[in-house]
Amino acid sequence: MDFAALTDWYDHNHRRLPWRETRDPYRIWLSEVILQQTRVAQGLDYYDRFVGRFPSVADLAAADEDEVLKLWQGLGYYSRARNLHAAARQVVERHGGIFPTAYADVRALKGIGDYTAAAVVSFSADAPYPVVDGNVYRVLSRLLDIDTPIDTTAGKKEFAEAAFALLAEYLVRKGHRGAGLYNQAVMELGALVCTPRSPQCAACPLAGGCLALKRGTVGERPVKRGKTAQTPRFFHYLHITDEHGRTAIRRREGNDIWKGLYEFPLVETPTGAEFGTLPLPFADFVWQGSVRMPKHVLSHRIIHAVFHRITVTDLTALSLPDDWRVIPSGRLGDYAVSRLTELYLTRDR
DNA sequence: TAAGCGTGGTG
DNA sequence: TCACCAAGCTT
Repeated sequence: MDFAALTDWYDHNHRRLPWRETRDPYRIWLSEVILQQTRVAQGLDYYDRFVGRFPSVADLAAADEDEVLKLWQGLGYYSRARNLHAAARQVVERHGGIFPTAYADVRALKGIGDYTAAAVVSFSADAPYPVVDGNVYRVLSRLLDIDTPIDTTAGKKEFAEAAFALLAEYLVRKGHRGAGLYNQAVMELGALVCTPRSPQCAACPLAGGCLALKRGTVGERPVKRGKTAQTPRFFHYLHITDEHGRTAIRRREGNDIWKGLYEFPLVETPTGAEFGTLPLPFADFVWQGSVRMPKHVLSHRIIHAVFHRITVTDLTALSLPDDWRVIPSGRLGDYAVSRLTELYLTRDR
């Protein structure tokens, strides 16, 4: 690999992003978690809000999980927010509130895998660990023309070894400094030049040594095995209100989508169903109508959701399931909700 | 270990 | 419209 061309390209072309203006491992970690499976443009505002609300890892650890989820609302993959909060508490307990920069310590924190650990320690402390993310898979699969599927155990091993070998070679030539810069450069090249579609090979500093470009296989790299099908789910939400301006919500628990978020009481059916067939925990109510939402598409699910509007006299007088919370309707905005529920609450009427 | 986990952008 | 994707991790 032409390392000099790569780092020279990076110096002149990289984006100035807020998490690149610091070597604070806490902020770098925060940005890396936000950016997992997420575009920079989508994560930027969230990063600013998190840094503003939680200037230090101790501030984050001291917060309630619900507040962290509320700040994360709309970003998706909510386990990231729960793990972020849990990891902050681990940092306080294990490291006295000082975010670690030793790879093993970082890797041991909740929600941090091989990629994020390498990113944090190399960007913050220039530690010699190669990052292997989607960008790197793409760059290396083309540079070395590797056709092993990246979403297999064998593929992950092969790419990790290739990444390690390249970083080692770079470090030997550079006097064992600059791992962070090298990692940033490879990733940025993947993000701006070696893109999934229409890669800009003419502008690529590594084009001269790119095996896939020479062989004409750029469009076939990287190889991925397969995608899992999107299966449908049918959600019936009970939007219950009473004469005192109250409504009922509950927190999603268990290993399912939107864990930790709040929503109206839900009845899930195996297929589509009519309101009259749904079981309700009380009998004295008036059905005001139903709102069918557009198909809500997740990565592995398509949710068919209907919000049923129901009125009762006094929610607090009813015998309701233990996990229901009766709250003033005006306080709904205090709770983290899915985009689906947010869309319902903010829809045009 | 393959499947599950969100949302929004793009060609 | 639709497939594919965007700085992955957990179980």
